[in-house]
This record gives sequence, structure tokens and C-alpha cells, in this order.
Amino acid sequence: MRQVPAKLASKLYGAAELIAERGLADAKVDEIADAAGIPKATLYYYFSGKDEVLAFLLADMLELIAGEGGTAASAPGSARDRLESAVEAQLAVMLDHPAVCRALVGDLGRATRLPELAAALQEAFHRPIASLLAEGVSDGTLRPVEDPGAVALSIFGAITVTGLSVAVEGSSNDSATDAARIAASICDLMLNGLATTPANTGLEGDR
Amino acid sequence: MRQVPAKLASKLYGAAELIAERGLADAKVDEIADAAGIPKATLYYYFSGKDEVLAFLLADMLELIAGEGGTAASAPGSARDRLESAVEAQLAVMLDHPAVCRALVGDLGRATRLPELAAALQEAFHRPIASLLAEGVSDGTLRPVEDPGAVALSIFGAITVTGLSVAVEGSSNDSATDAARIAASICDLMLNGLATTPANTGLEGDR
DNA sequence: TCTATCTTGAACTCTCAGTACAAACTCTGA
DNA sequence: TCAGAGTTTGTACTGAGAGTTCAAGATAGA
Repeated sequence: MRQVPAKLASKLYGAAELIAERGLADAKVDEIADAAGIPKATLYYYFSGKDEVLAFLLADMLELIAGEGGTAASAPGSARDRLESAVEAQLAVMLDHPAVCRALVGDLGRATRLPELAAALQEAFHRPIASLLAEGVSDGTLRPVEDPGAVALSIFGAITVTGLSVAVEGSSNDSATDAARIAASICDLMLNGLATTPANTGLEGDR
Repeated sequence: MRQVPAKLASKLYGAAELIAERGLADAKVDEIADAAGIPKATLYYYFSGKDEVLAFLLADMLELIAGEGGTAASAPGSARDRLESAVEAQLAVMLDHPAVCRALVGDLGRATRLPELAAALQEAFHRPIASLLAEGVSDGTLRPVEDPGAVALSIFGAITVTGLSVAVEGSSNDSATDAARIAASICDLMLNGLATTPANTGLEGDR
């Protein structure tokens, strides 16, 4: 895949909607090219096929998510507060790119079969959460858990599925507010839990 | 799609691994037929194409999940306990059918573009959780939340992403134990939360 | 200007999903 | 045992569309 010029990249986003709508398999290359407003020959000059077009779009968004999430995660403040910011930041990027998100969920398989994309996914979502959990234990704002990997995965799942669902369903017109609302709901759940009876949060002592 | 005989259905599971590995798009119909050990003509006698083969496999598994989850959800006991059982039951079925799960995640797009499958997905995963949350509020074993829909979605996301991840990575040889362990981890998180400072759930207790 | 890289239209090849169909086989019921 | 319906399969075919090729313009840097 050649270095993609910015102008071309922005045009490609015009095809994301089409891919999201119909799925990569049912979107003909000619249609993708039409939707992006570029000739098919140009498309093949830069990409080896439609798989690579999707991969490019996804990589672009994941980079954004990793960036925003990373910024939030490394800000000053307690790990717990940063976790909340990171969740919100990730959701905000997703809701800003609903078409790409929908394309992602639709062709997740292709995405995870491309090793560098799978790595980017990991990097964008999972890594920052996992490290914030560990930091939270260190600074005492989060309690330690039995299986941190599974917990990070659960949070990751909650964010992505919720975000994707909103992207698919279509959110209101103010995506930033939506992101904040959903993030608050997820964080409330993850931090405070649902139990009414005091179960077993070992919160008395501390680290 | 004709009524699929049980013998044929069981053979089709032999193709799930192939579909999971390569994705539906890259799995040729001839290969799918070979993997299942049936002639292509027979395949087309029962299905209109490979999409329908995948749809059949998924529908089969989702029905199983809905069944097990539903049974757990309607057992006697507090809503909170039943929630834990339902989570574990859903995970158990997923870990019992790793190839189908991987195929599902790989071609989720196709799946959600088939309306009856999307409905089955909803029915299998989301519905039982959402109603258990509501029941938990009624019977007092779970606290009410701001946005029950988002919370149900989050739990749904935690279960599926964790389950799918294990299905993709490959679990140990005892899938039932794995399911129990992961379910415990998810439920601990969802019920008790991660916060050390008492926000909402704050009494203390022990384990 | 000269040269390298980019851009594009158009015609091409080739793989494969899906179709067609007839022969054989199985089962049921009379 | 036969007739008919439904099922199973081999084989050959068709058509769509992904990806290729190429040569002629456009553009831009030296």
C-alpha cells in the first residue's frame, strides 16, 4: 500500500457509508470508487484491493482512538478519574465516525485477520484500559481483582459494544453529549456495580 | 431454505472451522462443501448460498444460547443469582462452540444484515439480561440505574467480547470450568464494581 | 525543457458463486 | 412389486465482478 495522500484519504471516507451499509462483500469496487469520487484505476494504484481500502479506513480511526485515549490516560489525576476520561474519549471518537464503526463491526473478521489491524485494535482500546486498571490499584483508587485481564476485556467489551450499537442505531445529533452520557453510565456500572447488598469489595484496608 | 435434516446439520459444523479460519468471503463454496463432506449440489439443494449456510449455523447456536440463558433466567432464586447463572450459561454455550463463535465475530456484518438473525441475537443475549436487571430492581437484589438499556448493553458487551476473545484465543480443554471462571470475574465486576471509595454501594463486608 | 511520478479510461482475464439438469437412489404407500 | 415423490449427486455451464494491464495525458520538480 503506497503512502496515501491526504486528499485521497478524505475522499475515501465518502465510501465508508457505502461499505457500512452493504458490507464489503456486497459493495462492488466500482461502486466504492464512485462513492469516493475517484476512478477505479486510481484506487488500484494505491491499494491492492477493497480489503486494503477498508483496512486503511479502520487504521485511520483506530489511530485516532489510540491517540485520544492515550492522551486522556496520561493526563494528571487519579487513575480512576483518568479511566473515566479515557472511556469517554474512546466513545467520542467512535460516535464521531459512525460509518467507519459500522464498517468495522460488519467486517470485523477481515479486520482481525489482518495482523497489524488486530494489533492496532489492541493498542487503541485494550492496552490503555489494562494499564489504567493496574495504575488504579497502585494509587489506591481502584480495588485489585482476581483476573485483571478478564476485567480489562470486559470493560473493553462494554465500551465497544455500546459504542458500536449507538453507531449502528444512529445517535442524536450531538455526539459529544451522547458520548459523555454513555461513558457516565458505563463508568457508574464499572465503578459502583449493581449489587444492593454489600458483597465483597474488600475496601477497608488499602494498598 | 428447506428443512435441514439433523445429519446434514451435524456435518455442517465441520465447515464452521474453515469459515472461522478464513472468513466467509475467502472460503469457496466447494471448500465448504468438502469440509462438511457433502457435494456442492446437495448444499445448494438446501441452501441458497454460503450466506445461508452461515446463517443456519449461527441460528442454531443462538437458539441454544437463548435456551440455556432463558432456563437460567427463569429458575427460582433472586434475580441477582439468576443473572449470574444466565451469564455463565451464555458463556458456556459460546465456549462449547468456539468455531461458530469465531465465524460469528468474523462475519457479524452479514449476520446483522439478516434481520431474523439480528433478532435472534437480541433474543439470545440481550433480552434475558435486560429483564433480569428489571426484576432485580423489583426484588431488591439489584440497584436501579439511570439508563437500564445502556447497562444491559454493557453487560452484553462484556460477556460477548470476553467469550469471543476466549473462543478466538483458544481456551483450555475444560470449557465448562473456563466459563465458570470468566463468568465469576464478570459478575464480580458488574455487581461489586471497582471503586475503593464508597460511592453508592458503600457498606463493607467480606468475602 | 526534461524526467519522474501521478492520474485516468478502457479493455481485458480469470476465478468462482450460483444454475441447470438428468441420472440414480430411497422411501412410502397401495 | 410397482409407481410416484422427494432426495442426492456428478457434471457442465453461465455470468458477475475482482483485479490487471497499458498507454496516453497531467503535473510538478530539476
